[in-house]
Amino acid sequence: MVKPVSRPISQHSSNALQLLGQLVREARIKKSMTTSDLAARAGISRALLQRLERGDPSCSIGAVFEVATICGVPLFEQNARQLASHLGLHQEKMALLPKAVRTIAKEVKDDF
Amino acid sequence: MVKPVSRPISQHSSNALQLLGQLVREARIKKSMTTSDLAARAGISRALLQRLERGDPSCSIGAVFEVATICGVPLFEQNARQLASHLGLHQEKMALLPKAVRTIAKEVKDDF
DNA sequence: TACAAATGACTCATTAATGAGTCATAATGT
DNA sequence: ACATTATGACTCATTAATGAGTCATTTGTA
Repeated sequence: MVKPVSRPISQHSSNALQLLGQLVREARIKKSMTTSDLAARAGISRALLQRLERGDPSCSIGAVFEVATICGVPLFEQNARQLASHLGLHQEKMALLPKAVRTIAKEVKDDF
Repeated sequence: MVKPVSRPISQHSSNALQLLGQLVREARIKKSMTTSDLAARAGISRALLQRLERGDPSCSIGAVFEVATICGVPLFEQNARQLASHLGLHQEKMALLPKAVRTIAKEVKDDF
């Protein structure tokens, strides 16, 4: 019965996770929504919302982004139209990038 | 044998997810890293990285943020110090907010 | 102060995500 | 053009996340 080691995570990622969780919490409170309210609207359990607000790295990003969207925490762009536009432009940009990355086949000579 | 219905997600959330995935992909290519390279560095499987770059909502947010951090996609703030500072300030701000949200007990009179 | 409601923090069964592997195809550098 | 490597898209077993529920505690308001 070993307690599974959680996936290691950098301090920077952890901070970003916590900040996002707190932004959600702040937005929820400002809208006078209870945890149950928001969870229901997002289609998730209250337990998950709580982990989410705490910055739990194991939450699905879909749940986090959906909750953020519902309570108005901006994701890249403030509004949906801007974001959609940005996404479209970026997709065109992506088309110009190389499709595969070629690593130089290193000549390893360890037989000397 | 029913194919499980995936969790419904708003268009806005979906767009944000896709954009983040593409930003990761772009950054990875610019750094000349293969999917295997980046996955290994992030401690995840190549399969997960692929879903992640596609904007799959079911990926854990920890994995996504860690990958973003590794290949330099900014999360809120460009650098770690700024983010840590922002987090600290926000925590103080949170302390001033109400701890619980009170919903007005509506007098529902549906018996008329 | 007292009361009702919200929150936090657990457990556990169920469900879904993840890793490992494989294969076909596409892309790159020589 | 060719050889080589990267990528995309699957399957399936294993592992971890999620939902439901409970209980103690804290909080806001009458």
